[in-house]
Amino acid sequence: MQHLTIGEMAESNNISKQTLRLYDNIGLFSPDYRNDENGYRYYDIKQNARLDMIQYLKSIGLTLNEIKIQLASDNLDKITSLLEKQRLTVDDEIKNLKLQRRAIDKTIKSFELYKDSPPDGMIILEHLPRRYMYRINTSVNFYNFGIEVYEDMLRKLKHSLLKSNISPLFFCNAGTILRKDNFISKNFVSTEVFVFIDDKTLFPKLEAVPSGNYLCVYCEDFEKEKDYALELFDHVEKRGFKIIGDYICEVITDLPVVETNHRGMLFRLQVPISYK
Amino acid sequence: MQHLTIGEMAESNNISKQTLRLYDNIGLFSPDYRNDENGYRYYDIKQNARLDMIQYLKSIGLTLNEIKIQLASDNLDKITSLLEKQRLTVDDEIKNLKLQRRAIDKTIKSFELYKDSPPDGMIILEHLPRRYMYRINTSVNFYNFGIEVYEDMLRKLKHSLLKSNISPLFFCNAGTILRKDNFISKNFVSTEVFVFIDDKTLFPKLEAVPSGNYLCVYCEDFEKEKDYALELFDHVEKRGFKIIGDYICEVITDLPVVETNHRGMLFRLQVPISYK
DNA sequence: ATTGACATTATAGTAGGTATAACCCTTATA
DNA sequence: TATAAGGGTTATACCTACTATAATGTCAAT
Repeated sequence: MQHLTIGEMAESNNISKQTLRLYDNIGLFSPDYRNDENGYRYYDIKQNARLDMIQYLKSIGLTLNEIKIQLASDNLDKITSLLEKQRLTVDDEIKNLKLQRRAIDKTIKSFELYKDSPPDGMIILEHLPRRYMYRINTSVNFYNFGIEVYEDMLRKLKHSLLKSNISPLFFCNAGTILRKDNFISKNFVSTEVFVFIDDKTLFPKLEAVPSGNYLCVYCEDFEKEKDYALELFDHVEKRGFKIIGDYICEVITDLPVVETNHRGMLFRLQVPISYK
Repeated sequence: MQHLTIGEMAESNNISKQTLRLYDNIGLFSPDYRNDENGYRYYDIKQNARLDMIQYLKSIGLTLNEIKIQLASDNLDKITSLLEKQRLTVDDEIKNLKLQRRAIDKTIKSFELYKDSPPDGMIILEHLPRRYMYRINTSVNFYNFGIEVYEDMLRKLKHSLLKSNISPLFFCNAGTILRKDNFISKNFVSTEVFVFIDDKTLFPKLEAVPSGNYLCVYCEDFEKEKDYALELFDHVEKRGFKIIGDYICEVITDLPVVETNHRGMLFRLQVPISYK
């Protein structure tokens, strides 16, 4: 019966000696034989079977403790139900990582847009794709207040996302709505905040925002929003366009600068139009 | 200017007070103002912007340290390249989780097969799907040796998988090949071990094992493999079948039992046949 | 004055290791 | 014979991102 030292065992299983000692200490995987004089660990080559199993269960995502318990019980049904639980966990993680992936893409695009965005205040026409929004009503008209109230509304939105089990990742693409009628009558009353969610299938009960031509103006200052919105309105009038939907103030990027702790924002103010 | 206590700040951002204190201690996010007498932290509502950003970058997968560095530099290009790096990381993680998911399924199925497998030694005909294998040649004929040499071959296979950058998850479905000619002449010489990989697209250079009818026998004892293989051969002769490919000894499950540290295996011995 | 809800600090625990120091043992080489 | 290399041992600290606990201080209202 040939015995392996800890170094040999480690080498042949692609594991570190420290890790093998750790496994020994926590009672997960102990050497077959231990020399009483020098305390050396000696492993039996047949122990590889168990170590393989440990490494396998570990790479499947089980914790060392779970593995220890399972291997101690040696009950196939228990292991199976644990694996089934783990399958759900893994599915969840995959779903979450896909959202992460999506959010990263979106952020990179936002930064590009930030760098290349038209000059602050320039009115342009853009064709925007169909989007979906998750919206809440705060029953406070933020146009009557300053940024504090706006922040407060965002906190409420954040809470609401959490409660609706929507990933906070979407919080990076928020905004406010001024309903069409109010916009047309220059009645700045808006109590609604939202986040854009790019895939309807992710969550039910999302509202669609139609694709189409939007008259847009980019704005870097929270305080200037109302003025720019009015300019947007004037432009619509001058060109003889027709407003066919709600006015939206969308947050494109939101880079907080270190020293001042304020939002370093880029908004895209937008209103859908037709050529009459 | 209204100030928020740590409790209010925590509550409105869905974060614990301890975490906010931690962020303060590591210099990631400190309160706007601190009362000198009682040491209370007071946050400005505008600081939400930075906290949002921190939470966002965190949920995108960045570490607190990375976030701290990025927010301190406030350089858009740096953040972008970090995000691009993170995107690759996330893609990797997704890929890995999908493999995990697959392996879990496979293991659950193996356990089912283990419970429902035909009695040890019974010869049956199965139609097996096309499979792919990653194979190495060890230049040792394991039929001449015992389980120690077999274990050693498996270690080599494990190393090889690692070197070829193939997930060790596949290690759970390993086996040995006895080439057709050797099997037919009852010449038990096999130096090859392999793992089955169920998707060819995952790795290039995989060999296909054709689908078809396989004469199979399940076996729970490593020592009995050769005898069962001979029985398989006799059966082929008796029925007048024709052997049309290599004989494979596939490991279905490999449950190491606690006390004895040996492999508790289920093999499926299989040889592809035609009805002449 | 006391109560209850706040706040503070320091310390330790979590998982799954890695890294380090200080030490022992054996063998080969100068 | 000294010593260096290469194994082995232990204990401890470090890592991340928190959470939990204890011991203590503060605030507002009854």
